[in-house]
Amino acid sequence: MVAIGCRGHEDGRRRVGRRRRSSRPAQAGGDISASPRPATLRDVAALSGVAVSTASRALTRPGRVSGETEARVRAAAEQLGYAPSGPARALLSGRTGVVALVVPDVTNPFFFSAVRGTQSRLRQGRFAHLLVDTEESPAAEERALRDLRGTVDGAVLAGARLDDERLAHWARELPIVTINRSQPTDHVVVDTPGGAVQALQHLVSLGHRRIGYAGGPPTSWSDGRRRAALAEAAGRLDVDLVDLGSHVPRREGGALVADAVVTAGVSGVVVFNDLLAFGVLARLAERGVVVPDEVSVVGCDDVFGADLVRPALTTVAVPSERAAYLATDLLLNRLEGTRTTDAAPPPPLPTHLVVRGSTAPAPRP
Amino acid sequence: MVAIGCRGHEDGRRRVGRRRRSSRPAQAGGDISASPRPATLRDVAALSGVAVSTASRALTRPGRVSGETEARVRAAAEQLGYAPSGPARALLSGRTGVVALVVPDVTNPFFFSAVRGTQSRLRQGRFAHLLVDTEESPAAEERALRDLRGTVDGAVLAGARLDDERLAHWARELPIVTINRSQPTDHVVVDTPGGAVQALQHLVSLGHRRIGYAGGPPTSWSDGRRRAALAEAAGRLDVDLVDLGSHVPRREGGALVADAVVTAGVSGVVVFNDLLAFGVLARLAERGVVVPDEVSVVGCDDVFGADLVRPALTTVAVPSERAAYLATDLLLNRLEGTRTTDAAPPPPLPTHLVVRGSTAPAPRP
DNA sequence: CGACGTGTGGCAAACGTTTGCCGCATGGTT
DNA sequence: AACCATGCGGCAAACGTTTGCCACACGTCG
Repeated sequence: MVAIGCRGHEDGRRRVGRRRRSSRPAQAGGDISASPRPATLRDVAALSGVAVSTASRALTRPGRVSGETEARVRAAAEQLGYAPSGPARALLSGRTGVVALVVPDVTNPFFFSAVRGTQSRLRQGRFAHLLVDTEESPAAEERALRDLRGTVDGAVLAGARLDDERLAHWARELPIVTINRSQPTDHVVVDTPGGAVQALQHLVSLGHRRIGYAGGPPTSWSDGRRRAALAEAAGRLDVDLVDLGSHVPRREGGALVADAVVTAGVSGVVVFNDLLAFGVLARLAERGVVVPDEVSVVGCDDVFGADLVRPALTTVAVPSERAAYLATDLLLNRLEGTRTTDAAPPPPLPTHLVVRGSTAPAPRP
Repeated sequence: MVAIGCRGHEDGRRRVGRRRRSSRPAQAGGDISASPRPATLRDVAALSGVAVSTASRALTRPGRVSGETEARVRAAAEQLGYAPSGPARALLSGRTGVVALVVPDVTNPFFFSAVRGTQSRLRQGRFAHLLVDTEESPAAEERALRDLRGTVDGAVLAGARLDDERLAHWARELPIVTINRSQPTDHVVVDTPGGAVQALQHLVSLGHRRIGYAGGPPTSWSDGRRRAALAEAAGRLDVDLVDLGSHVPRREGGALVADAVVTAGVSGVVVFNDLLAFGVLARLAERGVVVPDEVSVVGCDDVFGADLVRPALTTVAVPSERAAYLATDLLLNRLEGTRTTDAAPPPPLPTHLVVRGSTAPAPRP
């Protein structure tokens, strides 16, 4: 059979390429649930006896068509189970109604909060939520960003692992808001350095004079800032701050930290991450070191589980869900033109120390 | 100014509607990073001196064009930072390359595993991952499904809250795979009833004769199946099984359960959910009831934190990440035509009891 | 030397929606 | 009665890509 010259079912236009999946419009009455092909606006228009453009307006421009027509079109749409095609809309408008959340590791409970915060703001804005895990790899992050552009209206980057230059580049390609990363783009930062200093002060007030800091990945922007703030505070408070190295922020990494704690002979330790801190607690218990009697441990993030572990973890509570919410809010405002890029960045979100059972007065030497 | 009759910049086609965002193609040389408009295939074609169709083929049909042309087009694409438009592709092909994961509550750590499993399979298939939270509401679930159709190639439903009839309806509208729900569609089920029975046997072997079951939401399919399995096993093992009611599967719900445990005078309890079990543990401790000496508690799911809490929770380990992986695998195979809908369903995934510190021999009365 | 196959590139339709412009009809105003 | 404003609906282009068909230019074989 030849495609050329064969007539369409109603408009007589020639069709090339893949044949229509079905040349009949979705059946008008009866069981619509078995319709193999989703109804299009054309079907709706045909059923209600108006032009496609009118059908479109009836559904999206309240008041633009007469009440009677609108009712007829709506009824037809309802009957056919019509839902507009996202891609078609996106193609024309350039907006997909989708926002991506890019995280380095979906496994980390910290990023669960990011998921929640983003999700809750996106729901309000009727946006859909694309989730991308870059597995801590800057290359994967960049690939994701490339593919995302055009598929997505904007992206929230939590814990971006890209270097500044590449990040700036992509921020020019699509709307980006970062969390915990100050950049030539919009961002929300959480004052974890302030929290770390609070943790240090807490330990000092308990009589600790020799305190360790167990850091996270070198690519983490927050880690660098915390190190600096801690060093400054340690100088001011006149205590010894011992660098316990960089660690993979997972429970497995904690064993190494625990051993370093013992070796370095510190009586208290501030740990990059609750996850890491859980590992520290487990390993110290294994080695027979009693927390908090012999060593005090402070975590960071106050993730799910911090109050479950025994002793319950003293930790810097980070409003991460709120941060993600705000970041998404910023992004959406920018997408809707409510906010311009050069508006003042929001102030850092405050953190606070939650004192639980893993810290206590320093042991008498 | 009039649009009609005004000539386009190169093809002489009339243009109506929104003016082109910029009539020049993205600049050929120099700083491409500042390009305000993403490069299209037309730009690539123009730069390499071929037709759009040829450019398309050069990039997607290896061997269809001469090697020399392909190289030229690839170079141009590279130079312009070209990335194909997802929506445009989707519109024509009917495939978006996106799969949705629909969960009732992103807050629940159990669903985090679903996120991970889905994510890891989707990555292999080069699919993107849309995350939808229905907040335990069947209505929201249905709305999501409606909007999803056309925007998404298929959906994985973990813990669907829709009734059978509606679910069957939507399964006809778009490819759906469910987790823990046997349906006239593809599905992966986890043998939690078997696990619950294991838990019961464990308690019985420890000497417990009066055992409670604290259930989850009535809309949960798994909950119903577990109840049945437990009732049967209790009869067979000749022990008293006490129904402790239906509960919201969160920590907050645990207080109620704990009180019911005390009131009902059971010495052991099987709880719908680890989350709920955490709440039970906390409340029992608050009331001065010692676990496991006075009451034994078994959870379900083995979520993050089950080994952190004290006493560590004895629980039914559920391979939820694997279940999500398999469900996604089923879906992708179906999308790629590797699998037909009427193929045999995979067998239930086995569960096993992880015995930790929250269970012990029944107290002597 | 002509017929034919093969390799390569172009034309233009099609996917489903939105929207600028135009035309028609109706009702109100001078 | 002629004119104008307004309301409503239709036409058709446009978004960016893919792809069936065709056209052209070779080279080879009879």
